[in-house]
Amino acid sequence: MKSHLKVFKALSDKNRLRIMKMLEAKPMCVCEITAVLSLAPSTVSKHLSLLHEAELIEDRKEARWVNYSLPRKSLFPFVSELLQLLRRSLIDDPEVLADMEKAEKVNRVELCR
Amino acid sequence: MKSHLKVFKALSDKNRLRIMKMLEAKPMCVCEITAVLSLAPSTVSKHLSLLHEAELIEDRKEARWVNYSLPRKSLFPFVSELLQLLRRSLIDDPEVLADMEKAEKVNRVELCR
DNA sequence: ATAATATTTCGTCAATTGGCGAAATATAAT
DNA sequence: ATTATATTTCGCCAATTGACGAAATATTAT
Repeated sequence: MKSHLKVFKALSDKNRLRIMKMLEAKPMCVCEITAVLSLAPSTVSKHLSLLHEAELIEDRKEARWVNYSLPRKSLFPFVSELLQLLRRSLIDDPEVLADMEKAEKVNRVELCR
Repeated sequence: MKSHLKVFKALSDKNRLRIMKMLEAKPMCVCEITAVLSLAPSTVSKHLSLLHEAELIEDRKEARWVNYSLPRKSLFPFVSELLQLLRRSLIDDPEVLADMEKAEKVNRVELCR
């Protein structure tokens, strides 16, 4: 029950939902997500940690960045099925589409200069 | 996006999640749900209206009660798939099981005396 | 018609949440 | 080693949320 609630709570914020859809385009670091959402890095970091606690995303330290991504295979069937449903959802949402385009264009190396 | 958020928000509260699982046992009126959750009627009513706005439950006025129930067929695929997933979830959760037992025993006519 | 009862609405309050910036931490580049 | 950069943690504030009781509403029973 507690873990299910964590998942629903994690998904019940607009910016976190946007992050989830964005990560379908590609794995992203905090600064890239920050650029797309126009939020403070600390805010984005907090959102990511909430999603991570809910097992909805994975993090992987690479070079000087932390790459966040959708988990390849979730341990919990509930999460994994929800992720599948999410992937099939919001595919025509204009805001989500815009985010995904931005996500594809955004480049961490250019961002940090 | 907005409607998806409504759904996740609706499901991200413990008592509302308990209500959703409870309604799998049978359609219930406000006073029955109130009895199971031990909350004020006004609180339960508000929870139900949130779930209803998210299209997660239906209401049907019958005699002097309002019966709340899971929708037989949801209009929105997203909601309907989420309902299916929810039905398959939490089937071993002790709190949910206890609620469902209470739900089956509770009787609106006995409650109001 | 009147009284009883089921539910909803409203106002209030405490707790939680989402946002930020500043400071701390960790890692990579020079 | 020192500097630069990416991320996290912390403390703060405003907005939202979940709870309640009182009052309003609607319906049924007498």
